[in-house]
Amino acid sequence: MGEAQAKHDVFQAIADPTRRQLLKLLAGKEMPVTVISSHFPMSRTAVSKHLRVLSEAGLVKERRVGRENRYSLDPQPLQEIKEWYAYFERFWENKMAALQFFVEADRSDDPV
Amino acid sequence: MGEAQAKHDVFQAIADPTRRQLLKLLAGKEMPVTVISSHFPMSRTAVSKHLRVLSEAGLVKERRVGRENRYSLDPQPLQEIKEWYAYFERFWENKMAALQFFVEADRSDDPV
DNA sequence: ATTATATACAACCGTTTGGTTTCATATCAA
DNA sequence: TTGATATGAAACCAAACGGTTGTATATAAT
Repeated sequence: MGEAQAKHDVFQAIADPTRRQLLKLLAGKEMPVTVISSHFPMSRTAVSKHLRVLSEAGLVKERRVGRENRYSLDPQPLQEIKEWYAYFERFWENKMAALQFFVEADRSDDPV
Repeated sequence: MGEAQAKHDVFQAIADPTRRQLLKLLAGKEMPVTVISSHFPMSRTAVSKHLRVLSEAGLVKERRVGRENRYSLDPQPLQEIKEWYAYFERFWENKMAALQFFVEADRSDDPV
Protein backbone atom coordinates (compact mmCIF):
# COMPACT_ATOMS: atom_id res chain seq x y z
CA MET A 1 0.00 0.00 0.00
CA GLY A 2 2.75 2.46 -0.77
CA GLU A 3 2.71 5.43 1.58
CA ALA A 4 5.02 5.15 4.55
CA GLN A 5 4.39 6.06 8.17
CA ALA A 6 3.32 9.51 9.29
CA LYS A 7 3.49 9.01 13.02
CA HIS A 8 5.93 11.88 13.15
CA ASP A 9 5.64 14.96 11.01
CA VAL A 10 8.60 15.79 8.78
CA PHE A 11 8.44 19.47 9.76
CA GLN A 12 8.62 18.57 13.39
CA ALA A 13 11.36 16.03 12.79
CA ILE A 14 13.70 18.57 11.24
CA ALA A 15 12.87 21.24 13.82
CA ASP A 16 15.53 19.96 16.19
CA PRO A 17 19.14 20.93 15.39
CA THR A 18 20.51 17.62 16.64
CA ARG A 19 18.25 15.77 14.24
CA ARG A 20 19.33 17.99 11.36
CA GLN A 21 22.94 17.14 12.19
CA LEU A 22 22.01 13.48 12.22
CA LEU A 23 20.57 13.72 8.74
CA LYS A 24 23.74 15.30 7.41
CA LEU A 25 25.86 12.72 9.14
CA LEU A 26 23.87 9.86 7.67
CA ALA A 27 23.68 11.27 4.16
CA GLY A 28 25.08 8.65 1.86
CA LYS A 29 26.60 6.74 4.75
CA GLU A 30 25.34 3.96 6.94
CA MET A 31 26.40 3.62 10.54
CA PRO A 32 25.43 1.87 13.76
CA VAL A 33 24.10 3.73 16.78
CA THR A 34 27.31 3.68 18.80
CA VAL A 35 29.34 5.23 15.99
CA ILE A 36 26.64 7.81 15.36
CA SER A 37 26.33 8.79 18.98
CA SER A 38 30.09 9.29 19.28
CA HIS A 39 29.57 12.45 17.20
CA PHE A 40 27.25 14.02 19.76
CA PRO A 41 27.74 15.40 23.26
CA MET A 42 24.83 13.45 24.70
CA SER A 43 24.12 9.90 25.76
CA ARG A 44 23.69 7.08 23.28
CA THR A 45 20.12 6.68 24.48
CA ALA A 46 19.33 10.29 23.66
CA VAL A 47 20.72 9.90 20.14
CA SER A 48 18.75 6.71 19.78
CA LYS A 49 15.56 8.54 20.61
CA HIS A 50 16.30 11.17 17.99
CA LEU A 51 16.89 8.39 15.48
CA ARG A 52 13.55 6.96 16.43
CA VAL A 53 11.82 10.25 15.65
CA LEU A 54 13.59 10.48 12.31
CA SER A 55 12.64 6.90 11.56
CA GLU A 56 8.99 7.54 12.33
CA ALA A 57 9.09 10.46 9.93
CA GLY A 58 10.55 8.13 7.33
CA LEU A 59 13.78 10.12 7.09
CA VAL A 60 16.12 7.29 8.03
CA LYS A 61 16.17 3.59 7.35
CA GLU A 62 17.28 0.97 9.87
CA ARG A 63 19.06 -2.22 8.96
CA ARG A 64 19.91 -4.82 11.54
CA VAL A 65 23.31 -6.42 11.09
CA GLY A 66 24.23 -8.81 13.84
CA ARG A 67 23.90 -7.01 17.12
CA GLU A 68 24.15 -3.58 15.59
CA ASN A 69 21.47 -1.40 14.08
CA ARG A 70 22.73 0.56 11.09
CA TYR A 71 21.02 3.74 10.08
CA SER A 72 21.12 5.63 6.80
CA LEU A 73 19.37 8.63 5.31
CA ASP A 74 16.19 8.31 3.31
CA PRO A 75 15.76 11.78 1.82
CA GLN A 76 12.45 11.07 0.15
CA PRO A 77 10.15 12.69 2.77
CA LEU A 78 12.09 15.94 2.40
CA GLN A 79 10.19 16.40 -0.84
CA GLU A 80 7.30 17.54 1.32
CA ILE A 81 9.41 20.42 2.59
CA LYS A 82 10.33 21.38 -0.93
CA GLU A 83 6.73 21.33 -2.08
CA TRP A 84 5.63 23.32 0.91
CA TYR A 85 7.91 26.26 0.50
CA ALA A 86 7.64 26.15 -3.29
CA TYR A 87 4.28 27.81 -2.66
CA PHE A 88 6.01 30.79 -1.11
CA GLU A 89 8.66 31.17 -3.73
CA ARG A 90 6.55 33.44 -5.87
CA PHE A 91 6.39 35.87 -2.98
CA TRP A 92 10.05 36.68 -3.05
CA GLU A 93 10.94 36.07 -6.65
CA ASN A 94 9.65 39.53 -7.44
CA LYS A 95 9.44 40.85 -3.95
CA MET A 96 9.61 44.45 -5.06
CA ALA A 97 6.83 43.91 -7.56
CA ALA A 98 4.23 41.31 -6.73
CA LEU A 99 4.36 41.56 -2.97
CA GLN A 100 4.19 45.31 -2.96
CA PHE A 101 1.29 45.07 -5.36
CA PHE A 102 -0.68 42.75 -3.14
CA VAL A 103 0.02 44.71 -0.02
CA GLU A 104 -0.93 48.00 -1.56
CA ALA A 105 -4.11 46.52 -2.99
CA ASP A 106 -5.23 45.40 0.43
CA ARG A 107 -4.22 48.47 2.30
CA SER A 108 -7.12 50.64 3.34
CA ASP A 109 -5.25 52.51 6.06
CA ASP A 110 -8.37 53.93 7.64
CA PRO A 111 -7.97 52.39 11.08
CA VAL A 112 -11.58 51.40 11.50
CA MET B 1 24.48 44.77 12.13
CA GLY B 2 22.17 43.82 9.31
CA GLU B 3 21.09 40.32 10.19
CA ALA B 4 17.68 40.18 11.76
CA GLN B 5 16.67 38.46 14.95
CA ALA B 6 17.31 34.80 15.60
CA LYS B 7 15.52 34.46 18.89
CA HIS B 8 13.38 31.84 17.26
CA ASP B 9 14.68 29.40 14.72
CA VAL B 10 12.95 29.26 11.34
CA PHE B 11 12.85 25.47 11.42
CA GLN B 12 11.15 25.53 14.77
CA ALA B 13 8.80 28.29 13.70
CA ILE B 14 7.41 26.28 10.79
CA ALA B 15 7.22 23.08 12.80
CA ASP B 16 3.77 23.94 14.08
CA PRO B 17 0.84 23.39 11.67
CA THR B 18 -1.06 26.41 12.94
CA ARG B 19 1.91 28.62 12.18
CA ARG B 20 2.23 27.16 8.69
CA GLN B 21 -1.42 28.01 8.14
CA LEU B 22 -0.76 31.51 9.36
CA LEU B 23 2.01 31.97 6.83
CA LYS B 24 -0.25 30.90 4.00
CA LEU B 25 -3.00 33.16 5.22
CA LEU B 26 -0.70 36.16 5.38
CA ALA B 27 0.99 35.54 2.06
CA GLY B 28 0.55 38.67 0.02
CA LYS B 29 -2.09 40.00 2.39
CA GLU B 30 -1.96 42.14 5.47
CA MET B 31 -4.44 41.76 8.29
CA PRO B 32 -4.98 42.68 11.93
CA VAL B 33 -4.96 40.12 14.72
CA THR B 34 -8.72 39.93 15.17
CA VAL B 35 -9.32 39.14 11.51
CA ILE B 36 -6.50 36.62 11.48
CA SER B 37 -7.70 34.85 14.59
CA SER B 38 -11.21 34.51 13.17
CA HIS B 39 -9.75 31.87 10.86
CA PHE B 40 -8.65 29.65 13.72
CA PRO B 41 -10.49 27.57 16.30
CA MET B 42 -8.52 28.96 19.20
CA SER B 43 -8.43 32.14 21.23
CA ARG B 44 -7.11 35.40 19.84
CA THR B 45 -4.39 35.32 22.47
CA ALA B 46 -3.20 31.94 21.28
CA VAL B 47 -3.02 33.16 17.68
CA SER B 48 -1.20 36.23 18.89
CA LYS B 49 1.43 34.08 20.53
CA HIS B 50 1.95 32.14 17.33
CA LEU B 51 2.35 35.43 15.48
CA ARG B 52 4.94 36.43 18.02
CA VAL B 53 6.95 33.30 17.32
CA LEU B 54 6.76 33.92 13.59
CA SER B 55 7.77 37.51 14.15
CA GLU B 56 10.80 36.50 16.19
CA ALA B 57 11.84 34.21 13.37
CA GLY B 58 11.48 37.14 10.98
CA LEU B 59 8.72 35.45 9.01
CA VAL B 60 6.10 38.13 9.51
CA LYS B 61 6.18 41.89 9.73
CA GLU B 62 4.03 43.93 12.09
CA ARG B 63 2.67 47.36 11.28
CA ARG B 64 0.71 49.38 13.78
CA VAL B 65 -2.25 51.24 12.32
CA GLY B 66 -4.32 53.02 14.92
CA ARG B 67 -5.29 50.52 17.54
CA GLU B 68 -4.78 47.52 15.31
CA ASN B 69 -1.64 45.56 14.59
CA ARG B 70 -1.45 44.40 11.01
CA TYR B 71 0.65 41.41 10.09
CA SER B 72 2.00 40.30 6.75
CA LEU B 73 4.31 37.62 5.46
CA ASP B 74 8.02 38.19 5.08
CA PRO B 75 9.17 35.12 3.16
CA GLN B 76 12.85 35.99 3.21
CA PRO B 77 13.91 33.71 6.09
CA LEU B 78 12.44 30.75 4.23
CA GLN B 79 15.53 30.91 2.07
CA GLU B 80 17.30 29.18 4.90
CA ILE B 81 15.00 26.20 4.48
CA LYS B 82 15.69 26.11 0.79
CA GLU B 83 19.42 26.24 1.28
CA TRP B 84 19.26 23.58 3.93
CA TYR B 85 17.50 20.93 1.95
CA ALA B 86 19.33 21.86 -1.24
CA TYR B 87 22.19 19.98 0.34
CA PHE B 88 20.14 16.81 0.33
CA GLU B 89 18.83 17.14 -3.15
CA ARG B 90 21.78 15.33 -4.67
CA PHE B 91 20.86 12.33 -2.59
CA TRP B 92 17.62 11.72 -4.34
CA GLU B 93 18.26 13.17 -7.77
CA ASN B 94 19.99 9.94 -8.69
CA LYS B 95 18.82 7.82 -5.85
CA MET B 96 19.28 4.61 -7.77
CA ALA B 97 22.82 5.59 -8.67
CA ALA B 98 24.70 7.79 -6.24
CA LEU B 99 23.01 6.72 -3.04
CA GLN B 100 23.36 3.04 -3.82
CA PHE B 101 26.97 3.67 -4.65
CA PHE B 102 27.73 5.31 -1.34
CA VAL B 103 25.88 2.72 0.67
CA GLU B 104 27.57 -0.17 -1.08
CA ALA B 105 30.97 1.47 -0.66
CA ASP B 106 30.51 1.71 3.08
CA ARG B 107 28.97 -1.64 3.61
CA SER B 108 31.31 -4.10 5.23
CA ASP B 109 28.61 -6.48 6.44
CA ASP B 110 30.90 -8.27 8.85
CA PRO B 111 29.05 -7.43 12.06
CA VAL B 112 32.12 -6.77 14.16
C1' DA C 1 -16.68 61.84 29.52
C1' DT C 2 -18.13 57.38 28.65
C1' DT C 3 -18.17 53.23 26.31
C1' DA C 4 -16.57 49.86 23.00
C1' DT C 5 -12.76 47.86 20.40
C1' DA C 6 -8.01 45.98 19.48
C1' DT C 7 -4.44 44.30 21.55
C1' DA C 8 -0.71 43.03 24.72
C1' DC C 9 0.79 40.97 29.01
C1' DA C 10 0.82 37.94 33.04
C1' DA C 11 -0.32 33.97 35.45
C1' DC C 12 -1.55 29.52 35.19
C1' DC C 13 -2.00 24.53 33.45
C1' DG C 14 -1.62 19.93 31.21
C1' DT C 15 1.22 17.65 27.70
C1' DT C 16 5.23 17.06 25.01
C1' DT C 17 10.16 17.28 24.47
C1' DG C 18 14.89 16.38 25.19
C1' DG C 19 17.62 14.73 28.23
C1' DT C 20 19.22 11.43 32.09
C1' DT C 21 20.08 6.83 34.59
C1' DT C 22 19.07 2.10 35.25
C1' DC C 23 17.83 -2.40 33.70
C1' DA C 24 17.02 -6.11 30.26
C1' DT C 25 18.25 -8.64 26.13
C1' DA C 26 20.52 -10.28 22.14
C1' DT C 27 24.80 -11.17 19.84
C1' DC C 28 29.70 -11.91 19.53
C1' DA C 29 34.30 -13.35 21.55
C1' DA C 30 37.18 -16.14 24.99
C1' DT D 1 29.92 -20.97 29.78
C1' DT D 2 31.38 -16.59 30.81
C1' DG D 3 32.04 -12.04 29.74
C1' DA D 4 32.02 -7.97 26.78
C1' DT D 5 29.40 -5.25 23.37
C1' DA D 6 25.29 -3.07 20.99
C1' DT D 7 21.08 -1.81 21.65
C1' DG D 8 16.30 -1.06 23.28
C1' DA D 9 12.98 0.01 26.99
C1' DA D 10 11.36 2.06 31.24
C1' DA D 11 11.12 5.39 34.72
C1' DC D 12 12.02 9.78 35.81
C1' DC D 13 12.80 15.03 35.42
C1' DA D 14 13.13 19.97 34.18
C1' DA D 15 11.97 22.98 30.64
C1' DA D 16 9.43 24.32 26.66
C1' DC D 17 4.99 24.32 24.22
C1' DG D 18 0.31 25.33 23.15
C1' DG D 19 -3.40 26.57 25.09
C1' DT D 20 -6.55 29.06 28.60
C1' DT D 21 -8.59 33.15 31.44
C1' DG D 22 -8.15 37.60 33.47
C1' DT D 23 -6.30 42.26 33.65
C1' DA D 24 -4.41 46.48 31.73
C1' DT D 25 -3.92 50.02 28.13
C1' DA D 26 -4.36 52.61 24.07
C1' DT D 27 -7.33 54.14 20.46
C1' DA D 28 -11.94 55.13 18.41
C1' DA D 29 -16.78 56.15 18.55
C1' DT D 30 -20.92 58.31 21.02
